[in-house]
Amino acid sequence: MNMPRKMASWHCFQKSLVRATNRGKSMKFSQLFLPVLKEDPAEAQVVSHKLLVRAGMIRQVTSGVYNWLPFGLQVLRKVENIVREEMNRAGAQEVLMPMVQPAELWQETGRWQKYGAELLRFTDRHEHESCLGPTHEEIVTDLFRRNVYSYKQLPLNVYQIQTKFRDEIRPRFGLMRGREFMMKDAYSFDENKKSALESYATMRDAYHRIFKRLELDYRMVLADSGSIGGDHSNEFHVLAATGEDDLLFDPNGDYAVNVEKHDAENCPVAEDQLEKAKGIEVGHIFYLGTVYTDPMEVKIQGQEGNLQPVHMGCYGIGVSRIVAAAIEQNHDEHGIIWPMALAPYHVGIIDLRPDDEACKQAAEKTIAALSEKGLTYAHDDRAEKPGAKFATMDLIGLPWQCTLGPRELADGLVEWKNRRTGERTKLAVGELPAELSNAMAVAA
RNA sequence: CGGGGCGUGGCGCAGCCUGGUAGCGCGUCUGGUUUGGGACCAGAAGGCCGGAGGUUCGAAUCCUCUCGCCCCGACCA
Repeated sequence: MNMPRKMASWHCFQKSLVRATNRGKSMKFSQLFLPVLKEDPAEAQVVSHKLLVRAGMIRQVTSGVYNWLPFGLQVLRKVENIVREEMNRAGAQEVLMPMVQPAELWQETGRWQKYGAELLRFTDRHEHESCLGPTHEEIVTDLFRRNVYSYKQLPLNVYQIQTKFRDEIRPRFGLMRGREFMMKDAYSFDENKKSALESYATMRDAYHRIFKRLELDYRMVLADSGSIGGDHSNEFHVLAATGEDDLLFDPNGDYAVNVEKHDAENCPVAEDQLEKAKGIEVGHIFYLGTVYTDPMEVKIQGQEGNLQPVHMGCYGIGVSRIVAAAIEQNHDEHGIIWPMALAPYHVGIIDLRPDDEACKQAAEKTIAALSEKGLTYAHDDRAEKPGAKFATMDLIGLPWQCTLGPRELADGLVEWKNRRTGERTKLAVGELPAELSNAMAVAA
């Protein structure tokens, strides 16, 4: 190499920078911790649980508690990022609150008594009682009252994406009802009800954007407020046969309701016009009013210098549950079919003969073409039989597959397959299907 | 918590009724032959049968207790 020394090291630095940037975005199967299973795990009942385990995304540690493996974590992060972007766009600010919470705050609201056995309590070495956070109204309200004093600082909306723990009576269905799970929880603070309902509407709109971006078939329904309290709430459900909730909705209008909340007497739509569907609850938003701020004696100063109550709203999204719900809604007999927005990688490169020179070159060209478009890929470079590679790629559900093999490469062609439609096309090496080429532009 | 089921190499299972010292398929490792929809041959590794106690000459198998997991019900993102 006749490059000046400085140049050479700069060149190397750039290369390593690129490698570092791409780390986690693209991967070789031969190096990936992706333990796939041919058979369904005995303990799994629902399809999302079976496929999450078979596709090497999660492994159970104990009842309702899971390890996230690299492939699964990629998807979880995709969901998180979409949620995060839309929360930020809606003006909410990200914080991170603790999992361990002192009993005193829960005693202030009376929930230390009311919450029941689902609240996992424990005592530390100082005989001090604590719990693992199943939700954060107490913590966030305490944070607020210690730091916000004036109407001028409102409205305020903070959120976090964090691990929650609820000691469920019966965890089940894998990620659907775990004890430990990932949740996005947001909390809004306003100086009056009118403003609080505007904050509520802002969050509601953000939720619609989130579920659209996640490419999921969902419904927003009227809901019961449950134990959280408050008098106004909507749930967001992903439609799926395995859903635990029954929904009623007007296919020609906006009206939709959880049957728990349904009241035939006051329903604005004729009973026979309503359609039924099963839903998986993945989001729930509440107007809380002052149910937490009153007992915790939260007051702010208004324009006249008077002390006035604070109106809250809280807004949850079951981030890890969305991963399961997405699979319930997007799979076939061969495995998962990821929407582009959630796919751990956009393209799976099925390299039938990684030892073959033509395949090597084709893989390089394909990778270059994908990188140029900002698409990520997983490269199956294992020395497996073709059938095993096809089956694995179908199972893990990357939206596009590109098969490189000596047969087609003799004519300079590779085969592209759309995982969802099964449609196959033969294209020149390095050429991408138009649909895929456009995908990134559409997403952006 | 009430009702039901199940714990046997990494995964899926058989063996248990009728005690005699653990087997099958997949996966893994070595070598070779293969290579377009889960290959073949030849070798090999890997299990105190969830745990404790008991019965017995002898327990995966019978008895008691215990722990864990799954399913059905009341609760929830």
